[in-house]
Amino acid sequence: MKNPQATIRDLALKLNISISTVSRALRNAPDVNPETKKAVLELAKQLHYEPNRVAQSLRIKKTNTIGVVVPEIAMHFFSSVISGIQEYSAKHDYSIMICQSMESLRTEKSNIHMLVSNRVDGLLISLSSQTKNVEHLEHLIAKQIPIVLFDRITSDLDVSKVVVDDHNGAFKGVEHLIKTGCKRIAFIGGPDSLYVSDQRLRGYRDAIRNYNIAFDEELVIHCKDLHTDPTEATHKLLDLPQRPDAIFCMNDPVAILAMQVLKEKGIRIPDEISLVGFTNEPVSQFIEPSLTTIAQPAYQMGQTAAKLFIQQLDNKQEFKPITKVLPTELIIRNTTRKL
Amino acid sequence: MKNPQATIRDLALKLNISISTVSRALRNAPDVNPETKKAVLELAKQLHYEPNRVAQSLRIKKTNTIGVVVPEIAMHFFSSVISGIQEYSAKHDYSIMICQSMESLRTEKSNIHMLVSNRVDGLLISLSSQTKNVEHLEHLIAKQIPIVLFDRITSDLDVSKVVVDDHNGAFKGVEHLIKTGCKRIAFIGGPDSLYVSDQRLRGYRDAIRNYNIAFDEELVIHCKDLHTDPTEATHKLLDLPQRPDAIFCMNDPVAILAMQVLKEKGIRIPDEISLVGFTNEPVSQFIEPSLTTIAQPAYQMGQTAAKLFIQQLDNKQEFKPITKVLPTELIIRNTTRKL
DNA sequence: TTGAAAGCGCTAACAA
DNA sequence: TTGTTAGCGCTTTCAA
Repeated sequence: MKNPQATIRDLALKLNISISTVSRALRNAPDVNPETKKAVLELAKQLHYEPNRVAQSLRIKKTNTIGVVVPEIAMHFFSSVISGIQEYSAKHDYSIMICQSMESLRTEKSNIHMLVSNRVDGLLISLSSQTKNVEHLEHLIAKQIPIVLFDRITSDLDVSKVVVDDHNGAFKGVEHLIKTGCKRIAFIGGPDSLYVSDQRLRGYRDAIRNYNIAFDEELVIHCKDLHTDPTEATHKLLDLPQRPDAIFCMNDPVAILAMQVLKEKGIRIPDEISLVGFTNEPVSQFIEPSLTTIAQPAYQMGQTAAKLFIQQLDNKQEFKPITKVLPTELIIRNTTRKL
Repeated sequence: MKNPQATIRDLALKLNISISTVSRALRNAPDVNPETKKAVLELAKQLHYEPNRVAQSLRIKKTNTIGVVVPEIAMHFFSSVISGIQEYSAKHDYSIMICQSMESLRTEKSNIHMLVSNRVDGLLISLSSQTKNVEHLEHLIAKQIPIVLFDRITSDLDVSKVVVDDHNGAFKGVEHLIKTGCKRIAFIGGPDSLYVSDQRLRGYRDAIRNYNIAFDEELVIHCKDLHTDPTEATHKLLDLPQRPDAIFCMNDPVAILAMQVLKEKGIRIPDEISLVGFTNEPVSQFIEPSLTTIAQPAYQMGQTAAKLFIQQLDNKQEFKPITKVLPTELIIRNTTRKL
């Protein structure tokens, strides 16, 4: 019965040479006899030798593994980001370890512990909506563990970040509502602490101010739980003495919940109330009426985050955190009126 | 300047005890003085000690990491499966490393190499549509590396598997078409080698045979590329001298492509042609008309695969491969006629 | 209850 | 060009 996994020692023994020579041959070192190298590589192939990265990692103190933490893997936006991270990383010989915080700070912390214990070379994180305080990340930075934040970022940390232009995206969305004749535009978002929600709200405010529409506190609703609360939020808006004639939603799932309420109530979209979402999830082009929304380049965000991260590793000395802002795009569909 | 990461040696030095005692204390071994243990745990916390799993793994020859290979992370079905795997694994102290084959055998192989080099404790795999030959997996089995296949499985490997009841799901879908009055039902699927496509085709055939409808070769189309080919396939079906009055599609994305063609041609759904999909992706409930489809418990499939895998690791000796078949559910919506 | 020591598989000085 | 050796951080046997 043969060994489950051959080691360089097995190769060395069979070839009657030293393990360091085998090591050199495998790593394509310059100072090794071509014939020796050939023999080693041949035997390695024959025995289905696979280098033990665990041992390598321990020795060179680098795992070539990136830890990734997202709120929810199954959200289309995040799975697209992950896809981008994975593809870029694989190309550069990095593996990725993935965790989901499920929007819980507690789980986020335990994810990070697990990843640090696994000695990932650093972390790519999109914060949970519960995360207001980032002490747990400051510890990492003190330990010199590289971090890149994406999408759900915080200004409290001096690290590289990748975001889309949330402010401008929201601005464009609200501007489109105004240009198509809406005058009383509501906003449904998440908690203040959620970076993307806050930025989009700012974009909303700046857009209405820019077009001389008074800001009305009543028209802005923050949801704690974005999976459920927007339904109630929509009802609340409809019960207002002065109904809004448009709702700008912080993302597509929120917009879809709002749309369901409007449909139930028999309110015509976009004539009575217009609707704009954010993200451009696949659903939004197929729903009836199809959703006007702001597209975010999710896949590209993943690629960019991985790229920034690997660059940081390659330039440990002269590294300066940078923030990449990716462009958004207004996708006009049928939940907004024609110009 | 302090060490980026404390080791048990650091703890031992500071406490003036041996590293083996520290190790024991940290692992909650029975034979260690409670006071010593307390001191160790306190100092560990104070120094933000994180055990080095790389070193542990090398020593105990177990990484507590599961390798996962899926065709495409960003497909909703797979990201849901991954979510299930991740959650179950994390609960049992396993990390997961994720790769995507992008439906390429070559990439699938290189993914597997990477994961094996990282000495994952085993693999959870959903095969690429290109994978007809599974030699690369037989090598792993020879090396005693545990494998669990899910969804895209093969009968050529004697390992544990998790699938949904594709045959029965397809049967139910086609049966529903027949019961709602369809008589000439087409099938659009993937390559024969793709397990799920093949099973669903069998379900289709058995259903029409069961209801005494003759099988017509013309009505069955296999697509190489499921992202693009179904459009052409639909056109082909429409150009048939005798048009079908229903199309059973091997999954929802295919059904959506078919629907687009039907809409362009102004064909009424479901009156002229009915449509049934498979998977129940989120899109299918929102598209107009909403898609009748077969729901697959993706998240549960992930949980089950992870569970089977961990059970296998825990029972190495007396392990026997088993296949779990999860139930499907017919979701009746508006692309099929009323009963 | 504790410590000394070997060794997991690999890399990288250093020596030959 | 090759070999010897130490050691990455940990677990575990054996002895004290």
